[in-house]
Amino acid sequence: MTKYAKKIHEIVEASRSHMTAEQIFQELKKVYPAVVLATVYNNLNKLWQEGLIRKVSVEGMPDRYDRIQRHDHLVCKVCGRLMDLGLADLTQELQRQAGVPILSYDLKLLYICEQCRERQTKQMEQD
Amino acid sequence: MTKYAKKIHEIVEASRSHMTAEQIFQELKKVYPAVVLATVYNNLNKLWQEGLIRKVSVEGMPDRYDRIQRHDHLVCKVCGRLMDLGLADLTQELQRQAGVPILSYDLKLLYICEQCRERQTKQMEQD
DNA sequence: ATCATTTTTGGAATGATTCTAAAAAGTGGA
DNA sequence: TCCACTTTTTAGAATCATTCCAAAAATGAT
Repeated sequence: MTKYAKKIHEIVEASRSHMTAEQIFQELKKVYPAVVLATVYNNLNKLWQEGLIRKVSVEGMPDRYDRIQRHDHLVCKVCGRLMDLGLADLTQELQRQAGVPILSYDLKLLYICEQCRERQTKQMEQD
Repeated sequence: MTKYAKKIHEIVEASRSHMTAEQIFQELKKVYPAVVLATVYNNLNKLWQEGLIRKVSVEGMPDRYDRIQRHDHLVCKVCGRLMDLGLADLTQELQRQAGVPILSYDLKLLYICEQCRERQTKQMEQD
């Protein structure tokens, strides 16, 4: 693994904030100021294909990268805010139901976060 | 609901193929040849916000739109192929575990489809 | 060292989606 | 029916994440 791949892997693995490629790039530049965004994309793709990191896509926002450890996500349908959620591991059960070998699964719960809920309430009062 | 919104809703609701905005646009043009792509995006977003259609994002491909009826997806990690999957409804259980009101959830099982599996096997034999 | 392979670089290109301002269509009274 | 107002559509430019490209640099094995 090259130094860039290694450091990028570390950054993603250590972060709990679902970083975008751009954010990872900013972080990487603190260690390797000369690095270029394309390198970040190259390595993120490589790491992802190798199964060393996860990619999380929420509609309308740039892809986010996440540590590999199994966990689920809570996504606000209004603002897109993303939170970790440690639900029970369903792999066995899903495997059984699906009937094909599952590599992993991706579970997103949609809700409306408090801020957005408040904002919506205010909105309605106004109308 | 405008005629465009109505027809777009119908197209998405009737299709089982997870259409992209572009594909929906092509389909809509058969009925309204003068319509424009921006209108499709406008209406898809509106329908989505109103909760009348689903949006499915698979990394690296344009967003796809789907009927609202609850079902899950099987996604090939290699080629991105998307299939419907009718697993048990987990809403109640997830709601309980998450502890916040859930609007819906989005479950994608990752696997490698037969074609890609074959191709990979061939690839390995070659090396 | 030398050749082959992989990675990085810089910058252009792509492609999905959004934005903008103007035109058109629809709506609900007076 | 006509007016004023709101919503939707249009055309095309703009944005922005991501990929592609070809050249340069780094790495690795012999």
